[in-house]
Amino acid sequence: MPKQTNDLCDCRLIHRQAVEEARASALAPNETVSLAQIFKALADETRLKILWALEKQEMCVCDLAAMLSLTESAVSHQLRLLRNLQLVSNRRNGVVLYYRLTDNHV
Amino acid sequence: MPKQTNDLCDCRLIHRQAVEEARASALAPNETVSLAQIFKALADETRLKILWALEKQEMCVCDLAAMLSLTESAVSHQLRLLRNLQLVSNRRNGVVLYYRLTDNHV
DNA sequence: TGTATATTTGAGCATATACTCAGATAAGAA
DNA sequence: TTCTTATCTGAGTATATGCTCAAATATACA
Repeated sequence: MPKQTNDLCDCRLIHRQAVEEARASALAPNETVSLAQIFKALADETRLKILWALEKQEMCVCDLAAMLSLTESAVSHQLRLLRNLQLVSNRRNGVVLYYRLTDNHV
Repeated sequence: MPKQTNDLCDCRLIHRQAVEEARASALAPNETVSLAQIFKALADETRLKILWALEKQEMCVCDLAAMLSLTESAVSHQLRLLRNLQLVSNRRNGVVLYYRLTDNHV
């Protein structure tokens, strides 16, 4: 296999056309970022358990904490992350906040 | 709302039944782990780009490195992770290893 | 054999992340 | 208002992770 270099990069390159094709059909940068962001949200056991539970019924923070055997602070931090990604929403009833899935899911 | 404690945990509990229902329908621990593991594999931009490219055609390590403007070492580390999860497989042709998706995907 | 090339591997490092802790808000009741 | 409860927030910390670098393998070929 001959060693090649070209304008694509300064490293080794064996199949130039394959690289060009792959680059041409690659995801747009912002698409890659937002896809990875969604998967990151699902890539944690605590958040998976929260989402799984909320798919069945809405729950408040302290119930989620009880269910998961975690502090309410820990749960609140994770809920904020999920809220920022608009994966969950909440409604307030007095001092209690009830969380639920926003909608469209896997 | 009355403060309650019970055998479920030592923390606050508002809706005991909701917690029990959520626990009853929770994912099994090993299911949670393996689900999170899959999402972790997809939760990185480099790995997403690799998988996206391999969905179109098989590619060797140095071509992937060229496509991503990364070192071959960095790509190899990521490919090992994907290989361990059996998301990708490879075939050897001389010194060159061609990687491809194993199969069944999103 | 010995040399060259493609890839892998382990160690080290810098950043990201999931939790704890202490204190701050927000809403209702006294 | 003051007190209580449910939740949030920021700082700190320990672990996880993605990359680089240097060296080790693996295969082909002279």
